[in-house]
Amino acid sequence: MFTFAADNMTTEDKIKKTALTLFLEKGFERTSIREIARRAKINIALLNYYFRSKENLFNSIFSSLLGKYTPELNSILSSPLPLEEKIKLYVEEYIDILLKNPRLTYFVLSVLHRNPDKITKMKIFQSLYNTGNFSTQFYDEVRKGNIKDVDPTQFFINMLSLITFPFTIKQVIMEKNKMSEDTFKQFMHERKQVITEMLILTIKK
Amino acid sequence: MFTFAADNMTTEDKIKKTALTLFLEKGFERTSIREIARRAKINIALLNYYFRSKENLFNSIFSSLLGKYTPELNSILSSPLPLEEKIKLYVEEYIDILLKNPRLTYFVLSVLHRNPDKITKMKIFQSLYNTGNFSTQFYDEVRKGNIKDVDPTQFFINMLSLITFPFTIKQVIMEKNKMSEDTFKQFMHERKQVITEMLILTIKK
DNA sequence: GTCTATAACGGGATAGAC
DNA sequence: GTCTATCCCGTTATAGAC
Repeated sequence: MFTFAADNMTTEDKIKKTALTLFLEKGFERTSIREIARRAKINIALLNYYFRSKENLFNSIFSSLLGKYTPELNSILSSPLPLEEKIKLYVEEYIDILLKNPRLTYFVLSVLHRNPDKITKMKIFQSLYNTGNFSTQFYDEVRKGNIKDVDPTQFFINMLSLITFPFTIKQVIMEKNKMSEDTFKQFMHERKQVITEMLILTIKK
Repeated sequence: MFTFAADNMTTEDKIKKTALTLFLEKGFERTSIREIARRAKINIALLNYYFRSKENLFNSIFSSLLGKYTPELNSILSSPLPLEEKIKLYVEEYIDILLKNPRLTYFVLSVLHRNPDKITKMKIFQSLYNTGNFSTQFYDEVRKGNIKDVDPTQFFINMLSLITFPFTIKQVIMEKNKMSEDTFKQFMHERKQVITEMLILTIKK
């Protein structure tokens, strides 16, 4: 039985690291705290000493995970760059993040569907779908006549869909197109340009 | 406690109908056969008499559900229609299906992630991502010089992403844009045209 | 086919010693 | 902080009567 955590980590970090791997791999329900404890080489009592409950442990992990990536993405969206530049950077950065964490999208979706009510309460979701400055800029460009009159909401959802969805069906894509892990990565790298061009095409006059 | 099934249905159908509603709403793991039995007004033993196990019940439901919708979609893709017409019809039909079953996309994704290995074995998945004839036609049009030289795989994934992904984050979209159920439906109807135009734009010379 | 009762197990959480 | 032992619960599944 191999473990995910090095021995020189603090107990708390060992638990979090092990739990994250298992949650990503098997989802919340199918991951038992017994297995987390076993793999982290501690016992259940200790896990509950640090996190009080499985749910708590999960929330703690979930927040740190998203907190790690959303700031970069949001800083792109709220930067003073021109629209096209922004789109290009956002697509590239987002895909790079997901290439490093292919299960992240489904992970977030599963949280969304497990806690359909808590969405508003969880601040972290706000940052995942943050169009504030972007929409304003979009409207400005439309008003100035620089781009086509496209609904920013539709546009933003197009962008999100094109970037993230392929990762949720990664297995199917690989299977159907006989791709290896490396081929899939290559495919997603090529996709950066495909998506960017596509998005810009829809707004260019 | 209300139930999902009418009294004049056969016991087997009552179970399937009730189970489907619960699986869609709460997912496989969080749905207990106790609750299915309670809502279907039968007892657990009877459920296991008909389906032998929860897993079995699920598979049975899953196959019937997908079998209900995939034929229409595939018949569009393999029809002798011109490419643009095909795309338009596919987008419209798919969105209409998902408007009637908003949870369907996530449902399929959850199966995908719960049984990452079984994908190939389950024939039903084949039909969900079936590009056979479509890809051929696509290549033909490229060869004839009628459309741009675009990778059919990228194109098909674009199409799938744009159609299905919004339904997996329906709650977030509604929340963020202060939409009601009806507004969301309206939004998705408008989306048919948005997506179709977008896709055609990317291949038109 | 349908029921009651119960087996057999695994889950999360906690008490209390060290 | 860390452990062992245990509680209590819900889960799926089955045996056996009707």
